[in-house]
Amino acid sequence: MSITKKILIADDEPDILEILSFNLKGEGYEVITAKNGDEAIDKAKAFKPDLIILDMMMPGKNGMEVCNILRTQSAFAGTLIVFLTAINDENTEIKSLENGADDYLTKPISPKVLLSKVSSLLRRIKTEGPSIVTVGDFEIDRERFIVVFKGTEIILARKEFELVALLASKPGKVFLRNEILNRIWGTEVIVGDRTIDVHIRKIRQKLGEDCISTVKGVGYKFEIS
Amino acid sequence: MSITKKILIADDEPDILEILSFNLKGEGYEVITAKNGDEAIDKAKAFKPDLIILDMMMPGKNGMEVCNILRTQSAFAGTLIVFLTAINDENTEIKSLENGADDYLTKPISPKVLLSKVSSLLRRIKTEGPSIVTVGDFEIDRERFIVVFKGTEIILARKEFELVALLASKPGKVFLRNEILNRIWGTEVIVGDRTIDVHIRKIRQKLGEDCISTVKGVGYKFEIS
DNA sequence: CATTTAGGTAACAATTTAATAACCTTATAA
DNA sequence: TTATAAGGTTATTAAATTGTTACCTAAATG
Repeated sequence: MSITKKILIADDEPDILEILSFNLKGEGYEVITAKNGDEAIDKAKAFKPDLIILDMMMPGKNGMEVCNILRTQSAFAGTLIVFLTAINDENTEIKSLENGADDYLTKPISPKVLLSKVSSLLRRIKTEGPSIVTVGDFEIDRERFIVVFKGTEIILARKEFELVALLASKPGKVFLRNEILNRIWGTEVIVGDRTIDVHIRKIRQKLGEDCISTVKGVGYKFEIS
Repeated sequence: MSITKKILIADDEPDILEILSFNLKGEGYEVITAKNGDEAIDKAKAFKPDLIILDMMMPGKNGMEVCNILRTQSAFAGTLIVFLTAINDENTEIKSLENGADDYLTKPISPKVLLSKVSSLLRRIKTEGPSIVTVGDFEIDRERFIVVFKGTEIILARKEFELVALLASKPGKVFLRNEILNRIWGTEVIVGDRTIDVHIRKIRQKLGEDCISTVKGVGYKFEIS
């Protein structure tokens, strides 16, 4: 998923498209518009929006049909779909929600309320940060707590892993000894002079000699030569 | 997350509590009720509901205050919060959504619409993964509450199953001990140091030694080697 | 009402991790 | 070149963490 959230709006009234588009862009969203149901489906497939706002009544396929078609495709299982329509009817609303819509908004709606709704809906969808860092032939997986070297899992103890993860978080950057102490041991605990070295040694034993290089008088860096 | 979805309703009108409770229970939800804001907070902490329906005007803390308090606690970051109120005011609605509410419903509301809304909201969070997870020769069926190993059904107690289901929801991911405690026992109950270990041991006895691996100093993960 | 089961705890054993002391090696500046 | 400071190595020990068993209580079961 990209950093800025993508929103697709489908409505046959150009005025609506323009006013919504203007407001949503003002909030930093990337906005795509469609003038009818078929165009909505095409653009949804092409742009993989995070949220789709559908007018119910459109030429060609109506909103409900678009929703049904998209919901049958697993690519859109996680996509938020919201109806925005002038039909203020309880049964239509229930049917929409049963068909997989995430919200049902009735026109007229103030831009402010719409923006709140949109932000509230998008807040829920997950933005997974990469938990895996790759450096050379190494993969450091913070989620699984393992390091993979050329496809082979390497088991590290906790402090060792934290140390590798820290150094690998910025490959090539030299981490001062003090910096390492602060970030891994914290400012409270005080450990002896040789503690870092011993850990570095264990890591080198497990990962190979050439993964961490010493910068004498300064610190260590993770680097593949 | 538990198997059946838990819903907490907070309202000072007993009639509302009863009618909503009746309807939601009829759909298979587990319903907890609270008569005021403070009770809502207590019960939220104790029962970890998946969804909270808050009346805006209540004696003691009002709905907005309850929402704000819960949203400051990370344990409730993933909890859905919905306002149900007679105040049909645009600014209040915007403020609610900005304060972290997931929806804003106005009274009067028909039970049918409410049920659709609830189901639509919960649909999003229940899709944390498929209800059947397959890991190696294991099949964990969260809906039917059973684990199948090479075609043979294995009987687990509830806590054991919840633990397996949690770990298997992301095979390979290391779950911190704290994370496990929070998600299975909740933040209120305090259990001893060895409780998790004992459950893990029982699971290992039933599923085989190699299904859950220990990451010392960190947690456990479900993984087939 | 007896029996079983789930879930938790205490006590102790086993294991792993991490720190340190003591000593060794290497690079570098005087 | 040699003194010196920085880092490397190893074994040992202490501390932290987890595993295991036996046992207790409350709730479910029949």
